[in-house]
Amino acid sequence: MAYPHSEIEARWQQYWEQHKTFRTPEEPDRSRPKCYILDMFPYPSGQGLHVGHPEGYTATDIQARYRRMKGFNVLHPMGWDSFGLPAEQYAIKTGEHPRGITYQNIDTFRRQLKMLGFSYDWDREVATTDDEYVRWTQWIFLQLFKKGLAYEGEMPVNWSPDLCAVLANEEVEEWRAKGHKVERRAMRQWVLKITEYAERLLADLDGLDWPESIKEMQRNWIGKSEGAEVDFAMDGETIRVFTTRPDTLFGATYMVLAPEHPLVDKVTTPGQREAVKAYRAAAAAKSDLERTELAKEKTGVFTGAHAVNPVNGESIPVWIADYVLWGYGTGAIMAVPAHDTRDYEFAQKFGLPIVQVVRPPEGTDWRGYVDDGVAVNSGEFDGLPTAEFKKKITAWLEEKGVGEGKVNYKLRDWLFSRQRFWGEPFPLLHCEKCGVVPVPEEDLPVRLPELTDFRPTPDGQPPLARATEWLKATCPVCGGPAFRETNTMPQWAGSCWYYLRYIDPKNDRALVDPDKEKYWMPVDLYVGGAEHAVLHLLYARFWHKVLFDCGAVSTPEPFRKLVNQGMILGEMEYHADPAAFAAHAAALKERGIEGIEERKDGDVASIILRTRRDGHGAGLPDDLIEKRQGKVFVKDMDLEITGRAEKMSKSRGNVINPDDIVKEYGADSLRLYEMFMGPLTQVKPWSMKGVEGVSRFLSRVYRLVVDDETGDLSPKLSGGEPTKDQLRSLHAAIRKVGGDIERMDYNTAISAMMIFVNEAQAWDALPRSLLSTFVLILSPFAPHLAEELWNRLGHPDSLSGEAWPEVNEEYLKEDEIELPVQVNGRVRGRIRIAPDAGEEAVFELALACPEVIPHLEGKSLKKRIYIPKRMVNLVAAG
RNA sequence: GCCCGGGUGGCGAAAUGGCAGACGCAACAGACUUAAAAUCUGUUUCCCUAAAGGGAGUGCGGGUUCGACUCCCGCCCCGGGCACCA
Repeated sequence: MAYPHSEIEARWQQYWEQHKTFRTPEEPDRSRPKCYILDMFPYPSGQGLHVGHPEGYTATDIQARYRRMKGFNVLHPMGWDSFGLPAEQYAIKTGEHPRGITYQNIDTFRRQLKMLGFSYDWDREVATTDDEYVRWTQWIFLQLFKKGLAYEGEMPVNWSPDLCAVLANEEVEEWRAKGHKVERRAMRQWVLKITEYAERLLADLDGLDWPESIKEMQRNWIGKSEGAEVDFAMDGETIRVFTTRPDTLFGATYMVLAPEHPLVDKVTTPGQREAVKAYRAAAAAKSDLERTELAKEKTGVFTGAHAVNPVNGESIPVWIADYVLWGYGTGAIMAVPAHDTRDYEFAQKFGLPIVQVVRPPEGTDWRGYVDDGVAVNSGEFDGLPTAEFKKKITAWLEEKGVGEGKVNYKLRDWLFSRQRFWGEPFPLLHCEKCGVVPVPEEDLPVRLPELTDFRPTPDGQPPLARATEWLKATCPVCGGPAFRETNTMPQWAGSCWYYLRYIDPKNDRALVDPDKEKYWMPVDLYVGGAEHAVLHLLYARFWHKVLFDCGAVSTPEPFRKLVNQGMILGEMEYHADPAAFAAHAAALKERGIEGIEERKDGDVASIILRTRRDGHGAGLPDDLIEKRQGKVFVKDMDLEITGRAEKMSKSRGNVINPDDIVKEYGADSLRLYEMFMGPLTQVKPWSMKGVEGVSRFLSRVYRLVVDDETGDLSPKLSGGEPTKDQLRSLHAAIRKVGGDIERMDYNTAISAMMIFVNEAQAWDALPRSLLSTFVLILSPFAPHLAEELWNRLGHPDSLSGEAWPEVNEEYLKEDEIELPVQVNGRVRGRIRIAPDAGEEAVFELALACPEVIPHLEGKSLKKRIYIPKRMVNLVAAG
């Protein structure tokens, strides 16, 4: 029978709240080591918590509770990334201020998180929408502004007419996928110069304990490439190009300008004017996405102009083509079709000459060869390997004054303004006389106005333009009339620095007290989804470095160790081939199995098999599945099926609600199940049966202490001393669980506890001290049950102040161990021996082993291997 | 196309180069029960065999090693990211 989890969990949650058990003192004992354990804070959506949230949050909670028991001062806070588009859309629809729904949603999230028993210090809770928080977000922006890292410009932006909002390049896909329209439009925008930090953002990745894949994604995003800029002369004009392969200059047979390149107008010859004009118009109409989507087929137009290759004086044609991007490098390239895939395709299509200048290794075609080799057809440079040639030619270019070495980054400046209401207002004023003037720091925060209509104005101005009174201000410089900035900041702003505010959330003189900052930073463990691999983590690192340069923080990087939890998928679904399904329709119906067609890319990919039990649809239960010859079939049928799990989604109907799980099995079961499913970082399917499994385990733990029938203490409990076997089991568990927590291998830690409980069930007498210690190692995982049992075992206070149990190696020593004996790598027999027995003694016993002897018969012993405490291998031949 | 992950029983998974499949789920059998649920005990990678026992086996093909899920080389498949960045 299940233990009374609801009652137990309510009791201890109330206890923790009343006693502020997990409060981190303002002035912690500085002689202890610190540990800052952080979750990526959630956007409090109206949907409430989903099962993905508790995964990461439980992982950090275990870590926080464990570190406290190990004597660390732990900072483990939670808050809300509460600006966001859904609340704004709700406001537009209802005319209500988004504040209301936002704080309502926060209350729901807070209630749900408290229900899961996380050991957050709730006194440090922050929300990015709080006025006091906005104040410091704006303050940081002012520092950026004063450092010249924020500038204003007419920028082509991604405008979504149905969202009435500007999206960052990175966000376009997400919203398109949700069915919104996105088009390009030029608008006045605020931009942050993240490019100025590109090199540091790249270099400092090396020292971080992050998943290699995430670091690699950031490196690719920053996209550093080293090469040279080269000037090509063209009667009166100069076209500058960027290339990473200056060693292929002799192979440049034409040039390409981006359609937007300003020189296009100047150089186009009258005969080509019409064609060029038409091509540019067509290119302008395409979005970035369309340009790349249609990338398979190269397009372009000859301008009629020619330029001179500086290395050999040859005259080469100048084309325009949209495969050259105006936003990268100089917006112009020299084309070396022999050694660049794109140029090669283009040259083939338009019949342009292809000249080899790199000799590839033997047996490789030089056409389209893009890797390093040896120079040919390159005049005096012939015979040079690529790397050396690059250095020489760069020096040559610099000497002649026609080029120079150059580093380029793919990273673009960060488009920082949105035409929305529900975001931080920019602390900026527009003064007719003085231009853009920052709001004085003592006047922060600039609060949002009260409106009832949150739509953009009919002439396309942001919603803040509707606040006619709010707009009016006085210029702090000249005292003349000024107008407030009507753009707001993107959602990223608040999440760029929240980890700093937790350290000192109530400070009204600084965003964080420098002394406290120095103590707690950097974040020791940061856990969240991989979807923030690039954007949030890059933006936060950028702001942190700016703050570091301002002297506001003491570390160059904010997050020392990063872990991404893997996504939790829906329950496993079984699929069958549609034709086979149809052929077995009758027999399936008999078994209560029905099929749902699944379409992928317009084709029928498969049929999902479902049963209809208890009135609602469910997956195929395991008792209807059977394996034959390594394949999976529906039981007693000739229908082959395959299992697959998919993302949880409303449309698929496979969403699991944490509230339901807590109600039925309890928070401890949910926590424990999510940690037991598999490695934290891995993608894994949900299984309701798995939840029941861990729930049964917790019930068994409960029954070790409490008699199920009476509710009294179990009669097996004793005040006596534990036996040797009991101590060995316990200490093996302590060692395994502690080590696994350090490595965040929670699934195997839980399995170690299960092994202990399986053994403990067989014991007739259970010393209280033994179970008390076990409860301590269980407590980071299932804190409510642990507190309850700790209390029932006779400890009046919460276990949260207890130390993590020490492993006593003495108890783990075995008198005798079993050793497998292999002959030629196959286990043939087993011997029992003292663990510290000498090699000779081991071999003697092994050779005498009755199961081993027949396998050695008639053979000569070539080699004997003994791996202490592991195994014996006897190598025989003949 | 490029860059990361990953591929082990019916399912989730475990294994410093040293007994592959711990632990859990499901399934099967048994105990308890009037019965069911719950609980407890046992079996459960596949193939051959009545059994004792034997053989095969960690996506595929090679290699290194006394010994490979683990290391090396070459492929295949799945998931994610990037994608005309010169």
